[in-house]
Amino acid sequence: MKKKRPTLQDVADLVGVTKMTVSRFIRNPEQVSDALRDKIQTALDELGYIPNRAPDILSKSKSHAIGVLLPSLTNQVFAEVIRGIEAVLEPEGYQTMLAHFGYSQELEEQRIATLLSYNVDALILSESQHTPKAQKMLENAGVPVIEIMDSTSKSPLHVIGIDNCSAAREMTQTMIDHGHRNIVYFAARMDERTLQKVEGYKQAMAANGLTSVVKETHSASSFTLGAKFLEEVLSEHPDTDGIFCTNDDLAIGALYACQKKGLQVPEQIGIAGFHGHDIARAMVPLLATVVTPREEMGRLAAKALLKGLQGESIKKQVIELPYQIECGESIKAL
Amino acid sequence: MKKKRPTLQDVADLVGVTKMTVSRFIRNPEQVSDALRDKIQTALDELGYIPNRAPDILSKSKSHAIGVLLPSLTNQVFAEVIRGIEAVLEPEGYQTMLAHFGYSQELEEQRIATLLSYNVDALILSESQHTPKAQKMLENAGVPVIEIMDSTSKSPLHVIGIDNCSAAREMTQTMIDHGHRNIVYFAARMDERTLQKVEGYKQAMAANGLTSVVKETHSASSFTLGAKFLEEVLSEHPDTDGIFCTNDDLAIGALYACQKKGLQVPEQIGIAGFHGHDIARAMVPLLATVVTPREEMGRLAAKALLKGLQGESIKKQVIELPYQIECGESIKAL
DNA sequence: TTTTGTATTGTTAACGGTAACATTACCACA
DNA sequence: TGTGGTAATGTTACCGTTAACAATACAAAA
Repeated sequence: MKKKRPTLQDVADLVGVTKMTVSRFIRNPEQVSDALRDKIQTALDELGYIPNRAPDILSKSKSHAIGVLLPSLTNQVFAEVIRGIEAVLEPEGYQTMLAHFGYSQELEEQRIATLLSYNVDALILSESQHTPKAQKMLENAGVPVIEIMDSTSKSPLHVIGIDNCSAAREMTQTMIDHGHRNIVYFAARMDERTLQKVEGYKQAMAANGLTSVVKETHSASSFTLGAKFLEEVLSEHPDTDGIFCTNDDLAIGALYACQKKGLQVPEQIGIAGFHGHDIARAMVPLLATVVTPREEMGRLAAKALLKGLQGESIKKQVIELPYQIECGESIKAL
Repeated sequence: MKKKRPTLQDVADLVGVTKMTVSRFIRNPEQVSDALRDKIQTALDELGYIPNRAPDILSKSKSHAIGVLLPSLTNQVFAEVIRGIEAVLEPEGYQTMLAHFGYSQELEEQRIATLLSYNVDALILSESQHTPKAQKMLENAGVPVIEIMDSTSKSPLHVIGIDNCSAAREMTQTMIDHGHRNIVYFAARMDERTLQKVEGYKQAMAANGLTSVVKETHSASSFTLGAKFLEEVLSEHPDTDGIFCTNDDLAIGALYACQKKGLQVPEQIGIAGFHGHDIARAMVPLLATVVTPREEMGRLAAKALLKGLQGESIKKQVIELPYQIECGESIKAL
């Protein structure tokens, strides 16, 4: 019953030629005589031939697939990065193979091995820290690799990202400029980029002689976590008049919690997020946020890889993309 | 310079055995003598050997990868489906290959061909309509295929989904029960499932002697589209006192637009969404919505495929999952 | 010592395309 | 009639791993 799928040989047998002729017809019909063309096409249709990349991958070690390794697939932040990557790769005929590692280095190592075992032609990573084994694999794989998200990464790879620390510092300073004083930072995941944002926040607070307070958890950020943090902060630090969140989800969750409690935003408490998702820029009040060029980041990374695939060797290079501080309505007016 | 990656042969040469011995060591170290084990491991580490699945895929036509075909990757709805699928497949050692086709049948055909050309072991689809060529490929591929999202699909495949029509009908009826009368439907994309929801909405309106009004577009839904639709509806149908949206994004966008205009929700206008995203269930006011079991759907689909992969033939079967009408605060209290 | 068994390693072939080279057929032209 | 050229098709080998089978070595049993 499990009729296995037809091969070129099956098609060739049906027509009465060798599979080489069928192969030629598929890739370049001109090379085949008029008499055969129709017959071969008919046979292909009749058998429902499906191309098979495995032999080509085996003999040329080229899969025409690009591996993309992200911490999380469900996080909106990365959705936009993916969109950017695909916008560039797809027209070039490359398939994107997505994998995620849930912010764990060990899982990342496994995922790198998996993607490479499928002979991806190139890799896009989103962390600078890898296990030694992962590093060795990346070196040995002989494929272009690029890292995204963090322009301050110490990675030896070609890097495209933003300066999270300075972005957080600027946003914090903006909140301070707007009159907020007791600003608390809401963190989650505690990955490298979050730590950098915390650092930027602390720098700005210290520079203004203010005291830093960081709420943190290793679990994922969510609307409900933002709400939970807000409740806690209000009882632990009743004089809090500002919240800066490591991403928009937390900020929006916190904002809703304020609305439920009848707290005025921004009058009583200012709230800012990070990344500038659609919703942040549509909601009422407009959320103050750091708009990051996520799609652009993906697009540039993909373009760089394409160059690498066309032979140009990818030189170690750091491209820092600009972010944008959006004041919104959720922090006080100047 | 482009040192290509080490093969089993390279490792074997280094140790002074045949690649077969190395292959055995990798898959089952017990089969190799004590004396060799260390040597082989050392050689593997030294060369940074990366397994290569291509030969295996070629000879066994098994890639240990599952293809998942979705209309859109960035849509939150599918993010949860993916999470469910991976939650089941990953522990079993299967890699998920995601592809999206932007709601186009032609693109879907291409994506099916691509995924099959990589020898995916099974496929999860999310549409019931395919091009004839795509259908033929699916038949010939000889891999388990399952369809998700729509339990009323006429597809000949094994189907796991919900009844969109009845869900929309129920939600509309709920809004009517709560006192809303001039309810307008906000649609987007106009794919099969949206059409079914529109149908359900119309049924409920008709059953109550009310007039249906549908705002529609072929473009993607978004917060801004919801806001735009609301503006238009208010001028075209000033007596509108209810909005039912094909998904939460539109609903939230419409709700924000109401807040901006100072319209009272739900007193002056009731708003309901579809799918029950996190944010809908955290926001103020709580959004009335149809909560759909998206993660569960993915999980069940993956489980069914696993069974199919373990030899049990997948019998054509329709599994209808329950949805849940959540009244929220964005429609009037009873 | 010879036989038998077992543990370990080696050898061969196969998977399905395609590059590279070989062959065939047919026509034009000398 | 034979020669050369070209268009069309055929043949062979290869990519890296592993299943299946073969061979070897060495220890235990006869």
